[in-house]
Amino acid sequence: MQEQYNPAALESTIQQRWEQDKVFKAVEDASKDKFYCLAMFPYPSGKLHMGHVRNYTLADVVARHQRMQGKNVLQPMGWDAFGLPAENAAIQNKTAPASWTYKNIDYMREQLKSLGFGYDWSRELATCQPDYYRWEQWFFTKLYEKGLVYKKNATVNWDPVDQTVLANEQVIDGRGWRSGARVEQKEIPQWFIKITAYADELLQDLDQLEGWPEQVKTMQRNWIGRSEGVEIEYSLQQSDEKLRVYTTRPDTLYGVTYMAVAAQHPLATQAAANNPELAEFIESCKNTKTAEADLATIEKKGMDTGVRAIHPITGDLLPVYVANFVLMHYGSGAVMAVPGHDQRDWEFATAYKLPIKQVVNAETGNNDLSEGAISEHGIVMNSGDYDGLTSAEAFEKIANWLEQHNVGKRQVNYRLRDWGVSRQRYWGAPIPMLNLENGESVPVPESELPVRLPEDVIMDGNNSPLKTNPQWRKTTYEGQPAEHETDTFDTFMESSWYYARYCSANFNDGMLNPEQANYWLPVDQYIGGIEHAILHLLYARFFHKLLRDTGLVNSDEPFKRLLCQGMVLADSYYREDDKGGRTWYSPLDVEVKRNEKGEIASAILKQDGKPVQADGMTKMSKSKNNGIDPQVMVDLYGADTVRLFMMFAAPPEATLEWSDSGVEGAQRFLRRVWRLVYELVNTGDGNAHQNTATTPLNTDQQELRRELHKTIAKVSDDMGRRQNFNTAIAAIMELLNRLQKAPLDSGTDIALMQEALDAVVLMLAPITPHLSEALWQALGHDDDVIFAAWPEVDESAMIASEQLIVIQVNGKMRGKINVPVDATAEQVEAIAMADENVSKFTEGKTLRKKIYVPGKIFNMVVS
RNA sequence: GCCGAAGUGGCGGAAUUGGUAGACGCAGCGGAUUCAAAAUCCGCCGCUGGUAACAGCGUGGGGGUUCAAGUCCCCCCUUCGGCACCA
Repeated sequence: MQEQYNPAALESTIQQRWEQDKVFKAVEDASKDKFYCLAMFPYPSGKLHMGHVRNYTLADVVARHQRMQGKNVLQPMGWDAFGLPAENAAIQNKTAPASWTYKNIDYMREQLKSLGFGYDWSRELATCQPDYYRWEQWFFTKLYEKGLVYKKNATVNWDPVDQTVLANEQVIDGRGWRSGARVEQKEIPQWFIKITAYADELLQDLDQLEGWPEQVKTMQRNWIGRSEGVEIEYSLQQSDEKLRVYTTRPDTLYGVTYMAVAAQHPLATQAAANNPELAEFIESCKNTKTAEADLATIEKKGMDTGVRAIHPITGDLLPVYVANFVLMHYGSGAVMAVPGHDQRDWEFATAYKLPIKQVVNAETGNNDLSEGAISEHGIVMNSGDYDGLTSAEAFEKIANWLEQHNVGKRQVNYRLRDWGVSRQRYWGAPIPMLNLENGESVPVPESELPVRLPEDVIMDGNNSPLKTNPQWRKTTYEGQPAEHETDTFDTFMESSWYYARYCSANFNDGMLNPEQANYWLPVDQYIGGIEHAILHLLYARFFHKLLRDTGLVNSDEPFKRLLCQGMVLADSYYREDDKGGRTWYSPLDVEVKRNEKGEIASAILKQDGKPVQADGMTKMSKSKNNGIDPQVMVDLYGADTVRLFMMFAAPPEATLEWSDSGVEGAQRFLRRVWRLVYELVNTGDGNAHQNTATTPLNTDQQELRRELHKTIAKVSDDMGRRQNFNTAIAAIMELLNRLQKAPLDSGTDIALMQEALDAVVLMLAPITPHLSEALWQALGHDDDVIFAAWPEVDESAMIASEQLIVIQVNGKMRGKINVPVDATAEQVEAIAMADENVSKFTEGKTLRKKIYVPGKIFNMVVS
């Protein structure tokens, strides 16, 4: 073996061999346990960023670790290839999104290979290929036949100058990002999939997902937002129409003092017909973004419609307001307002001087309505016959009364809304629907699928090339003229089933080959960013149930175990110009000066030696110019070092702070491993493979072997159950520090070192596969480290004769003692009392209590 | 605004079930090696006091439970993720 660790040459040689031998090709094998390991596929934006590297390193480590456990591992890779950035790039470069996308894919594929990720490339897919999206189109028409698809009006952000629909991120401060025009809300017809039909199952099945982080399940539960309440029908004065509202608090029905409807509510439209002031107000409500975050934070505004609703029990007349914060597409677009017991209603009532009435007395907390609403449950008051009941009792009785009088109905409601899948964009999968001349819509017949997206287009920045291409639109349906739907699918559609397609990626006779799909599915380990905790993961779960109900898969859930990794941050530095504008500098170009304590004193730009301002650790982004190019790092240090640093610097779920010196530290460690193996190999004299478990060892050797097997146990647990790779690496580093000090004097010393370094190389193999491969050969093994068995713990090596007990007096640590492992509490106490430092604190005091936790602490309470 | 997280030395982090706070790494300081430097090796390294032994303090802030709290409970502050058309 070479004396120097040279990652560049090593890694490319080994990667070539992996590729030639197709070592990562996955084949179904019923005789083996399968393990399907999946990282969220990337959007091909140009080149990999550190977030990708982190995601894919985590997945690769899990996959390689499982393979060493003897599992039949599938780890595929592909491309989430449709999306907005391709259109933007195409507009900028006056090219087609397709060619830009394919070029990016080719570059990024090479990057993934240079990082040594073990993918089965024969299953690669790109969602923009007709081979892929044709099955999505097929599936959509199946859903249509099942009645799970419908069309209705929905609100979009409309740029009146560019005459185009904008994504939420394209609306900045209420204005279109290109035109700068005030964005308006506009209603257009769109296709929806009935995810609400599966709301209950999506909620219930969260309980099955034991391998999911609790926080993700909680977020999904809250997102689905199941509630039990009553739908109440209010009659209107001077009208036969009814106003339907849903409430979870029928116990506060006597506290209703007004009603609020959305600006688009038919009642508001009618009332505005001969009320110009109201019409103007309704018009002004359109001037907000459609995002819920914006609606929730805007100033609450409203106006009386003049319409009066009749309280179902008291017969009181209640003013009906139009309010800018009521959502038309959530529930019935109308709410009953109980300002005494709902904070938002309270704020609105206070602003518009509407009456506030207390009808519940909170048993705990304050009952002061001057500061805010009382939202807790309590005892009902000011509510006629219902006074004195608890909120829960009043809920039941009032709901019964409403049902008996036919003005209300108990109802389970969900916050979850149906999934709008229409996008008014070009670069997506065409929605396979035809619009007939009579206004009807029908699905494209199966024989005519896929509806291909023309790839040879020029983007003008305004309209979708589909909408401006009459030839593409025109077709026939059963002999009559018809037009293709020009909207495309939400890209969440593609990412909702790609994990299943990988199982039979090249299958041409159907969406999935159920035999292959059922062998691999569900995904055993799914890894991706926490930002996908709700939408992507909910849609994918929904799709899996749809696939199941179409007979394509037989499991209920797609992802058994889920790991959500944190973001990657880097230092950011800037200089401010006279006008307050900031120029951002790459952290690679900045030199940091430190004082004697190691605190950062100042930072200067390497190019001119003048100071720059530090803005701290922020998410790697273009806008702050603090992205670190993974390729530069791989070229500089090698893939293994980058992978090791990524796994060591933080636990997977936490944010990871990029640090140049940290990367150097990672490399330093690998060089030390290399050198130690080199020293052993050059000392070896044929005794190396003697069995250390049966050879008599001296005390030091026994202790070293105990440390070795304790480390194997810890690393196994950290990598498997805990998925805390940072502490696994720390444990290996600790072991290496000991090994560096161990002697190589006798044959037994050498054999022990061989056993330890074999284990170190194997434990590092999932993280630093190239280095481990080379060192595994150097240590005299002729098998592939990829398929080598994970090291086993020798329990007998871990038995110790003594253990450390911490002595506390009144809960404070006052001493440490070594006692035989079988020492009784009395013996421990005797040894503790004899300790000089301990007796300083117990002398002259009365012993009140003794707590002995075997193997851990002995605490004496004295006074 | 709503939902979900996080906050521990100069820095990244560790402490897995309530039981030694600071493992491991980075930075820094001292030393060895070297003509010198890099690399490497050895040692020190929470704060305050003390030559030291050791003591006091210390896990965002405030309160509480407990023999014992970074860990559990209540209130508050700050930062981050999501909010349905970014992916």
